[in-house]
Amino acid sequence: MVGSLERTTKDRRDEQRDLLVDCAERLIGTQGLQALRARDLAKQMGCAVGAIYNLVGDLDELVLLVAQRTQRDLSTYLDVAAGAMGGDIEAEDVLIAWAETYLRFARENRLRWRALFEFRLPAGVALPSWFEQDQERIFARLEDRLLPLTRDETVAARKLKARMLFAAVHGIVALSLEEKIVAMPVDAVGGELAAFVRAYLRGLTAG
Amino acid sequence: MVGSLERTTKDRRDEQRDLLVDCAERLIGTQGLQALRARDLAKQMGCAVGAIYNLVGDLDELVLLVAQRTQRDLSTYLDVAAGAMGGDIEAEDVLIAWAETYLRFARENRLRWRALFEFRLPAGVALPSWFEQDQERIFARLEDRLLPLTRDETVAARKLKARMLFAAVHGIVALSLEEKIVAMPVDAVGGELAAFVRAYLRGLTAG
DNA sequence: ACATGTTTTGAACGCCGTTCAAGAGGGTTT
DNA sequence: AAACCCTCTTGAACGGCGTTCAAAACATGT
Repeated sequence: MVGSLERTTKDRRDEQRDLLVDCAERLIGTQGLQALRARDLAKQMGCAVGAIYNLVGDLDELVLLVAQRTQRDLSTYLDVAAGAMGGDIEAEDVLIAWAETYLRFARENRLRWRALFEFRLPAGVALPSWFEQDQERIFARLEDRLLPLTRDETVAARKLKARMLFAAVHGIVALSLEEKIVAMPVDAVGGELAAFVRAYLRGLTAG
Repeated sequence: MVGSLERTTKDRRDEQRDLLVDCAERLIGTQGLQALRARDLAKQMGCAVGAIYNLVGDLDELVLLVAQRTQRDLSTYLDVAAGAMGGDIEAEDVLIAWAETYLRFARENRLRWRALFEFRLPAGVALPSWFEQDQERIFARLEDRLLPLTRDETVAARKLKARMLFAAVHGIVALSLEEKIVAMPVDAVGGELAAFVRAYLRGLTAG
C-alpha cells in the first residue's frame, strides 16, 4: 500500500460519506426524521445495509451530520439577512430581522429544522464538540449585537440574556409550527414576532 | 347478561385502564418516554401483552392519557400559584409568577413534562378533542390576565399575544432543560426568567 | 499465479409494537 | 350437572427496526 493511494481511498470514503449525508438530508427534509431508516438509505445509495456502517458509526452520527449542515444553512440565512441591511444599522433592528429570518428558515426548511430539536442522543452521551462549536458560532453573533443593549455587570449575565432571547424566539417559532398548539396560525405569528422582540428590547433598555 | 352487571364490568375496565395509565406515568416519569414499552407494561401489570390492547387502542393513546394527567397537574400548579398571591394583585405579577411556576413544574416533573412535547402522533392524525380542551383551559387562564394589558382591537390579536408569551416562556424553559443548548444553566435562568417577562410586559404597555 | 489485506454483502440477532387463533372463565339455559 | 355462549386472556407469531459479522468479492503487492 502506497501513501498516495491511501489518501485517495480515504478521499473516496469521505466522498461516499458525503453522498450518504446527502441521502439522509433528503430523506429527513422530505419525510421527517423518523423516515431515516438504514434499509431505505442502503437502497438509495445502491449498496447493502452493512456498508453504511463503514461510513458512519451508527444512524445517530448520521443525524448529527445532517444537523450540522442544517445549522450551517441557518447561519447562512442569518448572514444574508444581516448583510442585506447595509452598514451601520441599529442593533435592535438586526435582532428583529434575525428573529424573522429564523421563522422564515424554520418555515422553509421545516422538517430539517425540526429534526434539530427532535433527535435525542442516548442518555449520558454528550454532543460531539464539532457540533457544539457550530452552535456557539450562531450564538456568538447574537451576543455581539445584544451585549451593547444590556447593562449587566458580568459577561456571563449578558450572554445568558442573549440565549434567553433566542430561546424565547425559538419557542414562538416552534409552537407556531407544531400542530400541537392550536390557534397560533403561523401567518399571524409572522406579523407579531417583530412586535414581540421589539417590546422585549424596549422593556430591556427602558429599565 | 344483566344491565347492572354490565356496568360493573365496564367499571372494572376503567379501573384497569387507570392502573395502566399509572404504570405508564411511572415509567415515563422515571425513565422517559422511550422507556414506555408494551412488554414492560405487561410485566408491571401482571398480564400478557395482548391484554393491554383491550384497555387502549395503542401505545400512542396511552401516552396521550399520561399527557392529559401532566397537563392537569400543571394546571394545579398554576392555580396554586395564583391562589397563593391573595386577592387583588397586578396582572403583571401573576404572569411573572406563572412563568416561574412553569419553570418549576418543568424542573420538578422533568421527564413527564418533556414527554408532552416529545411525543408525535402519526402524520395526519389529529389530537383528540378531550386533549385539546384541557390545553385550551390552560391558555384561557393566561389570556384572561394578559388581555387587559394589550391594546389590540380584535380579541384574536390579543389571544395571539397571550399564546406568544406562553411560547416564549416555554422556549426558555425548554432549552434550559435540554442538554442540547449549552451555557444556559437552569439555575441562572430561574433568576432571569422573571426579568425577561417583566421586560416584555413593560415594553408592551409602554408602547 | 499466489498471497494478503480491505471492502461489500445480506442473512441473522435481538428488540420493538401489534395481532389473533386458541384456550380459560363465568353466567345462563336445559 | 351438563351443555352452551359470550367475553376476556394468553403468548406465539408477524413484520419492521438498527446493528453485527462470517463469508464472499475485490484490490493490491510479490
